[in-house]
Amino acid sequence: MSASRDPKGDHLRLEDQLCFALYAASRAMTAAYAPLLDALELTYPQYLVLLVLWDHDGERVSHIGDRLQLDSATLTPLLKRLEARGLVERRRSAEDERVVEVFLTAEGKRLRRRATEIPPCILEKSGLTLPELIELRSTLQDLTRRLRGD
Amino acid sequence: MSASRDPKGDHLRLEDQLCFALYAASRAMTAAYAPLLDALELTYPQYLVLLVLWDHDGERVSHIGDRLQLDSATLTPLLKRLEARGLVERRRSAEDERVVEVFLTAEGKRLRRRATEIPPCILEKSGLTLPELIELRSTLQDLTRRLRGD
DNA sequence: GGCAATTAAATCGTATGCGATACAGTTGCA
DNA sequence: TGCAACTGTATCGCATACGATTTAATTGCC
Repeated sequence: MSASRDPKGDHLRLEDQLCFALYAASRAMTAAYAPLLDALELTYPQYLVLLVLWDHDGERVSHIGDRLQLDSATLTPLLKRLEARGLVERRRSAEDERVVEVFLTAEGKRLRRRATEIPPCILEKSGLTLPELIELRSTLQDLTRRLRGD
Repeated sequence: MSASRDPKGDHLRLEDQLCFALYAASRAMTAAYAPLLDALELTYPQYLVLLVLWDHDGERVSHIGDRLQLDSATLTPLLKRLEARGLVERRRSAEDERVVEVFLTAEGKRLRRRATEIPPCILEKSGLTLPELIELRSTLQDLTRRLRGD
């Protein structure tokens, strides 16, 4: 933020922006996952949905949306693609016909084992130590909470 | 990363993922910018392109792409929208007909003044002190470099 | 000089994101 | 009990992202 590199002093330099650092890091991270996820024929958001379901199967669309902060406009087509791939099944709830519950198929469950290779690969690519990763993650989680308005 | 919350010990919990913390923070940041950028009728990537041009006018498409790490498939339509809005002008270079140089219009230049309101607003929304912001930004820039392969 | 290799944008296809709206199903309350 | 308000998904429209291909222009090298 030195004035020498920000002559107008109004902080509009690209390199000064936290937003851009975040945006660039997020896309670089997605790019780092790409070759690993290609092997599983998954996109990055599809992998996130599977992380939710591997943690607890049979969640409703709205719950997946709460976890990932994505709404149905994004999730419905994504889930349909996962269903077309035979990894999940979408079923209308019997108690409440408005609700769609998402279940892993046998193949969706099997995929979890292959995914366990991914986190160590990424840790290595990131060049972070585990404590550094944990601190950065925590800082980002705090920031996210505050940006959303506590 | 406590084992008690990761029973299988394979680090596939959503909350453990640095990637998700980054992805969520990046989207929360974009959402925080949205109301400010709406007033300027800009999208977030359009704003990033203008940051590049406000820093140095008349850059070629490939140079904007280097700065933002975006390729022509993303930039060409985005720049055409900015041109349709009357904020930039795209001109084929005289020396090299393959090159397209992007220039701010008078209105594109004028918009800069209104944009100076944005960084302080975001700093406040983020709840970070300036030193905290600088450190986080630096950590993210390092991470991005390493993920891209040094 | 002439052509193969390279380069810069543009284009195409697919997959997100997200605001706005639609719509079926459920609930709460007069 | 009837229906207005609310909920949970789905749909639509628009703007990114990005891998792959195309096209036009330039360069390097025999």
